[in-house]
Amino acid sequence: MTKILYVEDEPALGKIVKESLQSRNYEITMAEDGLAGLRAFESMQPDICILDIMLPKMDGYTLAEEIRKTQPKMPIIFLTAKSQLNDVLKGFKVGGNDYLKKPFSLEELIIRIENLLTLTSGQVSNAQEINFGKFKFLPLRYELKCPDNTFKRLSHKEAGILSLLLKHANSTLERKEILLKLWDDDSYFNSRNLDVYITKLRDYLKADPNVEIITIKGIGYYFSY
Amino acid sequence: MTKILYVEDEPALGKIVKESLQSRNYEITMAEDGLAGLRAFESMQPDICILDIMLPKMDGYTLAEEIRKTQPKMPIIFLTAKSQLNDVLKGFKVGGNDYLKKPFSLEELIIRIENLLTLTSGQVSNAQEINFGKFKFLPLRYELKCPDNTFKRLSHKEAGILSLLLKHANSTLERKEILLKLWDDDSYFNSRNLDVYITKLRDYLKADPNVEIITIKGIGYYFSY
DNA sequence: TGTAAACAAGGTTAATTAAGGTTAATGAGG
DNA sequence: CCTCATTAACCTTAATTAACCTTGTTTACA
Repeated sequence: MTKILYVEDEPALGKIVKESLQSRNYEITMAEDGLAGLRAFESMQPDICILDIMLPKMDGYTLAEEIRKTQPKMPIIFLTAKSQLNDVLKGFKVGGNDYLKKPFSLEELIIRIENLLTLTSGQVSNAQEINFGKFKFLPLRYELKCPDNTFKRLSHKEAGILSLLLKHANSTLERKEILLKLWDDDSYFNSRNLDVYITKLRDYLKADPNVEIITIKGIGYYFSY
Repeated sequence: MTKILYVEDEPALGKIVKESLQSRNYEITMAEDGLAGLRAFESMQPDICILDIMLPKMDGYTLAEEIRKTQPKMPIIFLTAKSQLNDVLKGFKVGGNDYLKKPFSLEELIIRIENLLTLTSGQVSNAQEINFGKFKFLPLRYELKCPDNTFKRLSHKEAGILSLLLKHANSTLERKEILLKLWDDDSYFNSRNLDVYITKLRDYLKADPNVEIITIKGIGYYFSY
């Protein structure tokens, strides 16, 4: 899924835009000032940034410069209420790829996001059922069909983690990605939780020894079957 | 098509909300101050009004009174900043109203629009009959036809919840949405009620084991058949 | 350079907290 | 007094936190 960092200090507008983008299957993280934006950028690794120009603590241009220090090719869309030519020019000088005047149209914003993204990211699996090893997983029903043909009902979190593992089957899935996707937060305060769920899933999956959740210490998990 | 009058003086927010509502097939007319809002109301005959409280020339409160002089039952949703909410509630408790704090969620707004419209038209659902599993639901008659061909008369709330579940069949229905639609309020004080109705519905529906209301803790329900 | 503390990351199990389920009692309105 | 909506009391289960254990990785020093 495409990850978007959106830095906006107007809560009313921000909430609506965030939600509209989410409903189009973007994964969106918000920050309300420049410094928070920079911190969010460092922890989330977005695919694209949408930055308001006038922001508390650090303006959008400066934020863009900071971002470009570590990710020189990061696509950035600037939003501004000021529609003066100077601002536009300054925005492109920093290397911003696009520029949108407020009030802007949501369709315009989405078109610009799509245009800027060179990544053709993988589709979200809305599959009815997924077979793996001797198991079958029904994501919409939160059910796991075991080798002995019994059904195990998974909780919301269990199903979410299993879905992620399956999406990244036979490749590595970062711990951080799971935490961000299921808890919106990858801080350690929030995190032993995940280990508990991994233990549970390993327990559910032990009926087929070829299905394994392999720990890659410091990185995440490798799901193999 | 449902006609909405939306009076909002914040252009950035206004444009986004207008567009989002249009994309959901509402016909929407905007005005940027109270007087323009009143003129628009007189010429367009909307089905519902969404009014910001703080408006130039005439505030939303006064505008609502003017509107009610000619259309006493016109459904009105007020948008207010949090700080003003108490004052507004104090003097104005006429039926057919709703309040939304800024920043608000677009989903919440849409739920409230639909809620107010169905309240004024008194309908649970406009379909004649809905088949699911071994059951048939007659929303207009509040009747459930069971696998054994007996009829069970449902109460208003029971029928409302079943309608919602059916509308979201085989996908998740948020608890919050049910509470907002049927109780106008998603606070916990108001809520064990819903659990009681879910228990009742599960009891009515137990005759077909393929029909299931699956709990997704912290989120809502998944209605599967 | 080998080995052992020290540390960091994760595993496991159990306890706690919070969300929801169930059943019965109460209340409000015809 | 009916019926439906709401509240209350108590029970069950999911999510989280805590405590303690295991294993891999550094680092320090002989």
